[in-house]
Amino acid sequence: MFDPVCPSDLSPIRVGDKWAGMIIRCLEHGTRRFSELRIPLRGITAKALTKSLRALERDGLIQRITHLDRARRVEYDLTPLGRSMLEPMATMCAWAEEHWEELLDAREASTPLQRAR
Amino acid sequence: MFDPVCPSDLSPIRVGDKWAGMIIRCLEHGTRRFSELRIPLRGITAKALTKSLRALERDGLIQRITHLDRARRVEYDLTPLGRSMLEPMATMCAWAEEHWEELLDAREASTPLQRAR
DNA sequence: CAGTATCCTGCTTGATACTG
DNA sequence: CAGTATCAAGCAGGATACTG
Repeated sequence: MFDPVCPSDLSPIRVGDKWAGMIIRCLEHGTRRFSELRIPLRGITAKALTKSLRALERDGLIQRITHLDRARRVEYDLTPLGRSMLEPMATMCAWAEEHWEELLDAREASTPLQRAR
Repeated sequence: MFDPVCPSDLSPIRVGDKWAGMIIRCLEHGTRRFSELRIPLRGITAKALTKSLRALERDGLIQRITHLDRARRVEYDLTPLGRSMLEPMATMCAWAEEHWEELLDAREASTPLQRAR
């Protein structure tokens, strides 16, 4: 999941910051713990994950649930609002998949002038 | 258009960089010249506009057309690929409009902890 | 007109170490 | 386990001045 080889950041469409879109997808099928999220988001630092989660929480897209076990446990879940984003996100993903080749071709054909933003 | 009072950047969904989404919308109804684009995108510097346009061009979303008149003239237009983005973009905008209030409420209700990312 | 060039500030991201 | 603290590097964006 989210392999660095797969350049999904080629898509010009973004949700929130660098990680937000991926986090939402990770929560699609149920709550996940902080450390569980770090696995699919390979290489994310605790700091970056915390920051992204806080922003999503602030925007009402995810919910933070603290369990008061002896071993500390914190879970994250999509709110109804966050869940409502899945549909538009799917639309965007469908577009990206459909035009994947064209995007790649455009990059390859681009001149150094364009590449050197 | 794109009044700073209207906080459209509240939406967590982004297309490209800060200006890309707005540029695409500006080209929705036909080609525009460099200086024409600067008007609705109030306050954008030439540098920022150039950078964003180059990136969009590199991704095959817009096309740059140079006219060799005596007065220099450059026009920008959406490519078919760029035009194909209008539909998913409309989907996203619809979502943002629909959940506008919820997003605002979430921000208001957010704790300082979340706000201080 | 349609950009470049230069300088500058601040945000984002990462690496690393530490903590209740 | 779920973070926080600190440092450092890089990039984005703006202000301003200049150019073919």
